[in-house]
Amino acid sequence: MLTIGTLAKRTGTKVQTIRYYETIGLMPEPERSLGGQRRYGQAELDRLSFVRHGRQLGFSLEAIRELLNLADNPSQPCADADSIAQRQLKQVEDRIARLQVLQLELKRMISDCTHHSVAECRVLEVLRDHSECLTDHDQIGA
Amino acid sequence: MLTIGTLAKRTGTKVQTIRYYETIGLMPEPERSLGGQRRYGQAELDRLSFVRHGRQLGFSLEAIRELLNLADNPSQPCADADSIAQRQLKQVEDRIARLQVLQLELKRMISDCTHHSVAECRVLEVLRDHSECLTDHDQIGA
DNA sequence: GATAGGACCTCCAGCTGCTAGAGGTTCAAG
DNA sequence: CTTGAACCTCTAGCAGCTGGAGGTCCTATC
Repeated sequence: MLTIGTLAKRTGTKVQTIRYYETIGLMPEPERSLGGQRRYGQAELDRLSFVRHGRQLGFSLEAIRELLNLADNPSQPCADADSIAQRQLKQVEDRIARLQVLQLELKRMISDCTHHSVAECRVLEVLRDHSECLTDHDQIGA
Repeated sequence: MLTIGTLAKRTGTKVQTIRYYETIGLMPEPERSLGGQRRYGQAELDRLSFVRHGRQLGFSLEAIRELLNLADNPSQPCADADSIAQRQLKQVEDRIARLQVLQLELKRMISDCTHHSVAECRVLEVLRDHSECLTDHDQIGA
């Protein structure tokens, strides 16, 4: 029987986060000690590892919830799991593409900076003047 | 004199977002019409464009706040602006690197999937088994 | 058996960067 | 003068946690 602290250490999760996963129903309500403290077993350790690994791969908690449902019903076709992963891959690729544009623009900004005074600073100039924008990365966010 | 709606359209910002920027002190409190509606001028349009452009480049609102302060004091050396941009570039490059690892792992996951049943699905298997992890992308998040 | 102090408990607030809705007012065109 | 779009304030919510307050439990050592 593992305490929540041990579970946290083993999975690289914060204690609070585990309790948070419980409140949103991603982790089950575990057994309790006589004094009311949470006690976990192997199943919970596995489940939490799955969740954490999914998060590291950038899956949303909702996507992970779906994947956990699939994992709980192993006789179904795996096309669903596949399509969740595909969706995720596409998002990752989009993000990479957008970040690469930013990278280029930031580099250009920095290398052009004359290092004299703010008045002639390329960094601020580029931000001021939208027309110098390289491309159409017009969405903001993740 | 521009209404908030016009300002919103011109900068590709939502009206609510402009008001939000005002509450957090990123945009100034503008003049008002007799009836109490916000009226903006060129200065505010420029400032908001600066903010939006910064956001598109992935700067946090805090970083943008710093950059705006710099822009307001143009006689200072621009090293500060430069270092903010450098910091941003580094973050962008880190994110790209981590996303590329994920991309690889997701691709591997998907291509290995036998498409039979969930029981033999690589996608779920990979998530279950942390040891198959390629690398040390052990932080979560943007 | 007592005690110390670390780990646990619940509950609530806050973070970033918005976004949406309710319920009401103002503005400008016809 | 009416209509209806655009504006106003205020509040609450999203993801995905994180931190703190104030209190209880557990276990190792004396």
